Amino acid sequence: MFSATSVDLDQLNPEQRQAVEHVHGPALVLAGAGSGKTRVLTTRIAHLVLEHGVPPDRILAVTFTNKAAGEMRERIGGLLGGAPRGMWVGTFHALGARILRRHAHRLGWTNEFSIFDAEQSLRQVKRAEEEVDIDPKKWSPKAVRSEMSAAKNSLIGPERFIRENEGSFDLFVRTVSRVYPVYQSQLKAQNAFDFDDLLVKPVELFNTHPEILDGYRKRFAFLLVDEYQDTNHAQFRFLELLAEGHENLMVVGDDDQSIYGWRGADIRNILGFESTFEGARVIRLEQNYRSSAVILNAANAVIAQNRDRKGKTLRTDRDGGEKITRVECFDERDEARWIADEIERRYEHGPGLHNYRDFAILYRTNAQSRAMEDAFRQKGLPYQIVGGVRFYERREIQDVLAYLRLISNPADGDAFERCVNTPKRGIGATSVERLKTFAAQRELSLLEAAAVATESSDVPSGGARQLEKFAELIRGLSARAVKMRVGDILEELIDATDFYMALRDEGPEGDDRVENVKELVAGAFEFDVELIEELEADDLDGFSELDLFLQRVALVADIDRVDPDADTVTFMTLHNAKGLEYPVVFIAGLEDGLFPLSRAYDEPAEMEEERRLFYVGVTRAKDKLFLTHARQRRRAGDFMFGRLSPFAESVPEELVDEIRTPVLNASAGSTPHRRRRGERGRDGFQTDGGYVEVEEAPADPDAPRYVKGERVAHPQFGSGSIVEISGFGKDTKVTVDFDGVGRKKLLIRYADLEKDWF
DNA sequence: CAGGTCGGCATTTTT
DNA sequence: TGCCGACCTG
Repeated sequence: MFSATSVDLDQLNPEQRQAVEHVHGPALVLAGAGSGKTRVLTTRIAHLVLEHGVPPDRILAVTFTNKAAGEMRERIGGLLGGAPRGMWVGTFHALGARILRRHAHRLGWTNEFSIFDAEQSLRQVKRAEEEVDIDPKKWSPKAVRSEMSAAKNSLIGPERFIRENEGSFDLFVRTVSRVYPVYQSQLKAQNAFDFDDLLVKPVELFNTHPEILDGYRKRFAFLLVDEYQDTNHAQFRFLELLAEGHENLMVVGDDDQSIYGWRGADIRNILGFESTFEGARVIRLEQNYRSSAVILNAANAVIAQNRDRKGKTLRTDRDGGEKITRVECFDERDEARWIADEIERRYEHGPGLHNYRDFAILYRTNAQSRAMEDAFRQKGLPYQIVGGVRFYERREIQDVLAYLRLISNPADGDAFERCVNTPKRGIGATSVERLKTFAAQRELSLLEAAAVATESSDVPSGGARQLEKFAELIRGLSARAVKMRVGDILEELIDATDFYMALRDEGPEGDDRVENVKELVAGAFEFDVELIEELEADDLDGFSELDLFLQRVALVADIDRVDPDADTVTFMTLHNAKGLEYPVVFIAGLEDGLFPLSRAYDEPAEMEEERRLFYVGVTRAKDKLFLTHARQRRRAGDFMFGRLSPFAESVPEELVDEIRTPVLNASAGSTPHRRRRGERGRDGFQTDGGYVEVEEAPADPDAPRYVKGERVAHPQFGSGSIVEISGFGKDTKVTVDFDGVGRKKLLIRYADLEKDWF
C-alpha cells in the first residue's frame, strides 16, 4: 500500500523521538520556535501508520492555516511513499465546515449553506439592528459583532447570553441581547453560517446528536493539533468531545507564541492541559535548529521578561552569528528606502548567496506596507505583500462571488442584494426595499419573490420586470450548476451579465478589475484539478464542486496565497509570519506606541501578548535580524513621534550594532524634529531656510494617563467610567460611559476631563 | 435611478 | 490620509 515500510528516527533528537514514538493517551508537546515540531508531527503520523498499522483515515490533524495543512499532507505522503488517503487535515474552520456539510440538515440548514465572511456578517448585524429598531450609528455593528463573536467563541448562544445579562444596567450588553438572537435567526433563514459558527455549530451538533459524535469518535482514533496555544474555548470543547474515551490527543504548541488572545484564544488551554487531561505526557522541545546564537540569545532575553509563561530556554548548536543591526531612520519613507537598499546590497554582494525570497519585512500594522511598497516599486525590486487588501475582498471579486453564492444557495439574501443590481440593470434601492416587504408578506426568499415580482402591486413595474429577468438568469444557472465546472459557470455568468464591459466602463481601474476577475476564473479552473488530487471520491460526499469552491474561497487566508517559489521579498504583519522562517528578517516600526501599540499599556496581559508577538518576529530569523525605527512617522495624515520601542531596548546591548541611515547622518546635528522642505507639519512654521521647524514636541509625556475602567468627571456630562481608549499622543480618545447620560467618545486634549476618585 | 460631491470618521492583529 | 456612506442633483 505504501512504498515505505519504516520510518527513520535516527535524525531525531531524544525529545523529538519521544514525541514521535508516543502512541496512546494525551500528550502535550511544548515546542519552542524552530524546534522541528512540523517534523515531529509528520513523522509521528507516518510512524503510527507504518509501525502501528493505523489506517490514515483514522487520523485527524488540525493545523493553523490551509497552507500548513497542504504541506503536512505532502510531507506525510513523502514519508509514507504514497498519499495518506482518507486522513483529515485542515484548519478548525475547514474541518468544521466539512462536518457541517455532512450533517447540516440535522441543525436546520442544508448542505448548500453559505459561509459569511467578516464583511457579510457585519452587514447582517446592521440589518439585524435595523430589524429591532436599533440605530447602527449609535451602536456600531462592529462592536456588537465583536461582542457576539466573543460570546460564540465561549460557546454562549443567544439564549444564554440573554439569560446571563438579564437585568444588566449596561446598555451595550442589553443591545447585544436584542440583536444576537435576531442575527442568528436571520443567518439561519438565509441558510448561512458565519466564521464563528463553523466552530460552534459542530459542537452543538455533537451535543445534540450523540450518535453522530460517536461516529466521529470511532473514526478518529488519533487526534493531533498544531499551534495549540491559539485555540479558543469552542475549539477546545470540539477536541475534548472527540477525544473522550480514548484521549489519544497530542497537542503541539508554545505558550510563548500565543498571539491571538484578542480573538478569543485562551492561553489556559495550553497552560492547563496537564490538569484537564490527567496523566498527560509532557515533552519539551528546546533545541532550536533555525537561528544563530545571537538571534536566539536575543529572543530568550526578550521573552524572559514575561511573567505569565511556563518558562523555557531555547538552545542552539550554532555559535556566534552576525550581530543584530538596529537602524534609526528619519521617517517611514527613509526606513523603507534604507531597507530596500540593504536588501539590494545583500542580494548583490552577500554575505552568502541570497535570493530575494530569503528576505522578509515584518511590521505590526498593515498600513506600514505602503511605504515599503513605494520604495520597492521605485527601485524595481520584486516583492509580495501578505494581507492588507485581500484578493477575495476586492469589490469586483465579491460581486462575482455573490452570484456564485446565490446560484448555490438561493436563500442567501446578502448575496441577492449584492448582485441584484450589479452590473446596473435598473433595479434601484426602492425596488429592492419594496421587494423585501413583498417577500416578507409571502414568506418567500428574495430570489423567490423576485421571480414573481410583477405580482406585487408595490414593486415598481419597470423594476419588477427586471427582477424577474434576473431571477430567471439565476434559476437557469442554478439548474445546471451541479453538473458544471465552476470555471464554466463563471464564464457563463460573466458573459450573460456583460460583466467585463461594465467594469471597463468604470474608468481607469476597470482594467485592473477585469484582470482580477480573470484571475479568479483561472483559479476556479485550477480548483477543479486540485479537488480531484486532494480529495478521494468518498470524501466528496456528493457535494457539488461549486459548494466546495465557495467554501474554499471563504476560508483561504492571505498567507495561503503566498507563492513560495516566486523569488520576491515578502512583506507581512507579524501575525502572519507565525510558523515561517527567513535567512534575513527586518522588523520595522519599532517605536513605542506603534509596537507595542499604545493601547497595550492599559493591560499587562496585552503588553505580554505584544511581547510574544515581538518574540515571534525575532525567532523568524535564521542568520540576520534588523530592527528599524523612525523618529517620525506619518499616520493618518498626522505626524507621530516615537521613542524607541522598549522591545528593541530589551535586546541585550552586546548583541546589537546601532546605526543611522545616511539621511540622518547627512543632517549633521540631526535635530530630532527637523523636517525637510515641503513637508509641512501642522505644528510647524515655514522658516527662511525652507525648513520647517517643529515648535512643539509631540505627545506630552506628563499628560495624565488614563486607564480603562477608571472613573472620570466631565464639566458637562458629569461622572462616568472609561470603557475604551483609542489613538495616542494628541489624538488619544476615550469612550466614557457617563452615569445616566450614556456613552460619549471624546478627544482627551479637548475634553477637559478630571480623574474622579469618588 | 444613477452618478457625483461632500463631510465625517477611523486607524491592530485575522480564521 | 483615504475610505465609506449619506445626501443631493441631473
